[in-house]
Amino acid sequence: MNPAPTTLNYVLLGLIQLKPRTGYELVKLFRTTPIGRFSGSPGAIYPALKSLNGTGLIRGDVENPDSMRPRRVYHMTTSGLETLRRWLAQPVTVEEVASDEPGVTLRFSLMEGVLEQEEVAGFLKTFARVCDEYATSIEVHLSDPEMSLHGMLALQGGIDAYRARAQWAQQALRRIQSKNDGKAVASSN
Amino acid sequence: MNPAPTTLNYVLLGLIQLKPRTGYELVKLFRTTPIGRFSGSPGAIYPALKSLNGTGLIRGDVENPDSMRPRRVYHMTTSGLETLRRWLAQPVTVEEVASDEPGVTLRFSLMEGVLEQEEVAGFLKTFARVCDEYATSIEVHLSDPEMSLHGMLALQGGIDAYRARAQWAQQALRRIQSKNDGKAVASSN
DNA sequence: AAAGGCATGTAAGGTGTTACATGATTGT
DNA sequence: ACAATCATGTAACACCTTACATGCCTTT
Repeated sequence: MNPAPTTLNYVLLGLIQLKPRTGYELVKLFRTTPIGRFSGSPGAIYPALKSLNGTGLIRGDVENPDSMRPRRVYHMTTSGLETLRRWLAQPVTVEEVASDEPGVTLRFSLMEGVLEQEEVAGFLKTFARVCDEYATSIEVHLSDPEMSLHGMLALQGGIDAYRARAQWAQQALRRIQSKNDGKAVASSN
Repeated sequence: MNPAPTTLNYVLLGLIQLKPRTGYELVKLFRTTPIGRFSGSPGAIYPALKSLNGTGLIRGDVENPDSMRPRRVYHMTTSGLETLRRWLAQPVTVEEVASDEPGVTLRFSLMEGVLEQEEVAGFLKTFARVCDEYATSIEVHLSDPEMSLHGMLALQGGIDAYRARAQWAQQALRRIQSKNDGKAVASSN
């Protein structure tokens, strides 16, 4: 019933939610845009689409059925949207931030239009807090006598990066809120 | 003759180069220190050590051969050091920075005491340049009309992160050079 | 007419993860 | 005595990557 909860499956779900797409469009997207940082080769994408289609999370409609070359356009389904929502709405954990760093950004990128503004705000707040927490938790290793100079420098870079990510999250939060305020004002006129 | 050129194999080589270690010590290291961000589970480490030992890149000496519990301490070998050197001395490429980001930091962390200062300096300079180049190359996507607000924010965060990494590399370069200057002065006295 | 992009897939292979299994040693 | 940690491994599984295969359509 459920496909493997891999990042790739969720990303495909998120991209198809934005608009219906074909496998090739997705392959090209991974190859030509920054989302390609999160992997995605033809050999992985096509089987994944098949599996998502088989479990009903997306629906592939064949365009030009009479043509020699079937162009399968995948649409989002209700259960697919639900599955995507569940993934996106998962609370950010320290473990996720510590190990699967790119996944968090990915979730943020794909939650627009799927989660409520409040959920997005909560996500960013938690993300910022967890990044700071994690940065603090690894800071103790700076005083580890075993640590080499290079180790120190690399660690300091890592800590700074986590702090920067927390800052980013807070700035993103402000941007999103100011956008929504603008909308609210506009619609109240 | 050669084991698989996986990141894990090189990290193990690098850690064993710092000092001889047992499998369990390595497992613990991955579990308790920030280097664990680069993965490393017992199920992967022990087979990897076996393979590195089999190909002669490390040598495992059994401590207390009479004991019931053999404690295998792995030492670096000449060919292992050569292999490690080759990996560390590889020039930083855009591809590496773009996709395998953690690997670059890893290489920096492990090159202390293995590469010459000039090689390290070259590494950091190239790293800084490549980070800036890559940041610039993805900047063009900011004007992509397809891009959503969340996509924009995530992308901007990514660009800033790469710029920050370039800054870090330049600062690390200064730190290392000042340390070496100090040494040179001290030794010339 | 040839080249390159469009479009979809399959097959083999390798690598890491999870989970399990075993027993020794040390501390309380 | 009991628990936790030390210490080393194996087996199943799942996922991705690379490479290959096929053929249409459009542009030069």
